[in-house]
Amino acid sequence: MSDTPDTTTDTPRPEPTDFIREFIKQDLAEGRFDRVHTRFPPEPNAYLHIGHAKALWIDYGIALEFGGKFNLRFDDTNPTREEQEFVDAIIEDVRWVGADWEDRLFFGSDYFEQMYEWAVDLIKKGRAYVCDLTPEQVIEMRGAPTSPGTDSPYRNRSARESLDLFQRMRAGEFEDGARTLRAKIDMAAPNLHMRDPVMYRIRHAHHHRQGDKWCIYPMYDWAHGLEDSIEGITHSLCSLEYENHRPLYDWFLDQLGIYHPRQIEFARLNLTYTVMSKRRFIELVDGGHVSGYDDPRLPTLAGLRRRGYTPEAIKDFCSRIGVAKVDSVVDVAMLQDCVRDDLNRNSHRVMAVMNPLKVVLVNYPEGESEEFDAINNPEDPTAGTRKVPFGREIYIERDDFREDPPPKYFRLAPGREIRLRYAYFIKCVDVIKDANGEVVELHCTYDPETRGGDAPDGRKVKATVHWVAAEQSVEAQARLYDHLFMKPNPDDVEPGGSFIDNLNPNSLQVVNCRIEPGVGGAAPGTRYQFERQGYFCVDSDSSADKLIFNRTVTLRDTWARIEKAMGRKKQ
RNA sequence: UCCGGGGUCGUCCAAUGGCAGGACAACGGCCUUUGGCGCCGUUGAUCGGGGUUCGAAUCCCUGCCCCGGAACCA
Repeated sequence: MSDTPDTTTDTPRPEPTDFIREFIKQDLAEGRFDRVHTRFPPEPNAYLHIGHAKALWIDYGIALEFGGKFNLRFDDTNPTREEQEFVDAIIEDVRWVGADWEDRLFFGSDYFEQMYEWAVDLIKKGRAYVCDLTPEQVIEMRGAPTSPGTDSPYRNRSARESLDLFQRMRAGEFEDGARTLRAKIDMAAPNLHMRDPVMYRIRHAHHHRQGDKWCIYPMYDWAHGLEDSIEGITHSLCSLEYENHRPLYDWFLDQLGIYHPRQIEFARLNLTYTVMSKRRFIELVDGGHVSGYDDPRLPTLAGLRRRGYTPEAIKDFCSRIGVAKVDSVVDVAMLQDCVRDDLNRNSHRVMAVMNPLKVVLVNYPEGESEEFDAINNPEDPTAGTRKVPFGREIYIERDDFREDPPPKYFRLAPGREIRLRYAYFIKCVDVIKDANGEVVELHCTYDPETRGGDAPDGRKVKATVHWVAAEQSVEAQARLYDHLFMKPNPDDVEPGGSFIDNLNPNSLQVVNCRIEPGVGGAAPGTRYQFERQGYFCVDSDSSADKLIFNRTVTLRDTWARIEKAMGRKKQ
């Protein structure tokens, strides 16, 4: 309809390319594969974090771009550490981010029978054997990076004997750890993973999905390639630490002579001012440093969701950071920029006062009130307007008044005139203090001629501040978050220290704010921009009689930067 | 020490033998009824040393540095 091009939704994004996509194009061109099929293979033993979102978005994004398929597969081969709770949480997170696995939700454990048959095949081929060594002996005989290992005395056991033993392992005849099935490769291989790796271990344990059906469980290296092969995955994308495992991935598939996907590794994501590992999350939660795995200060997807991050922002972030093989630490400012960018375009504005200072408009008629039209979203004309009530007594932000304003401070000060957004120009005529000399109230005059915010005589003010009516505003709790850690790298500690030492004591500040009445009853998850302050999201702890907001991210604050710079200059 | 990876602005990612570019950050300005958004600009990098080439971030040699690898974890 409009002849002005829409620049908000039509952001031209160059077709992403990276070494993985180049490999895939090459594979397609050379005929190694004639289609693309990826998978996201979390182990159901922890909550997903933004690093997983990166991997997920590489997997899913590539499938999408190449017109291929994408599977969600739980790599649940270790019964002693996996739980249904995590399966449910992960499914929720993956769906929230927006990856669509259609009808392809799989579990590695569903392939146990096929894996067993293939193991039997390998034994018969003389490429695997049952080993009676203890874990300690296995470690000792593996050798070291610089020295070869020594063959297990069971290495040349006959295929018939191994087969018999393996069947009895499955039947439950042996204790946990008594025997293993090992691949017969090369105990002198420079790659330690090739020194007769364990394929199966005995675990008399209940599996969250298989119950008590099995007492032998496959190891990752044995299982993963088989899972990929069974599902017809073309490109098995994983993180750098699996690079050393690739020869083994290939070896198993080659020995079996079955469909062979290609494994490609990329660097995992790190972010400044936070930590990104399950172990550390546990330490933070158990130590009471955060409220849980969905604490809005954590980079878990559950935490980010609760904080108010949008899936769009996370996806945008994932595409902005790209993919490579260098270990990288992305500035969390990049993530914040992504969410600001999304929320700026899509969230409704509202006025809320974090730290209220009462203002009495001494020339405003007592007992009167009126309403002003306020724009819901200047970035989106279709978002419309709303009414905001106004009266003789209002609150403004305490920080928007200075009795002794520093240079470049444009806001309210004695004798100075500013604009109340959408309302009137007001001028400060009196400052009321308590016995301690603290400012408790301001007396101002308003100019009725400036109704709506413009002066007929054309005079200008340098500042516009937000406000709420004293009577007709509602109270709410605001949880103001900052970086969880004080240092960009939380592991930057004194020798013997812990990342816990770098925790930011001010990462959460709880304040009672006053907010325009229209937001009363907003449902958890609802997002707003609190004008001049930041983006906020109704928390899940919120209820009808108690509104609670999480600050997703502050607005960019030029004044704060100026003030900080002046502070630096003084010192 | 052995094996496998990797070193480009402060950060992340491009440049695939042909003008080292973008984003974030920082800084300066314009605009503004959000000190927001937007717009304009500035600063700023090829790990070192040799070589090949008309021409090297890219190819070769060499040195240095960083990451990963010796669970019956994934």
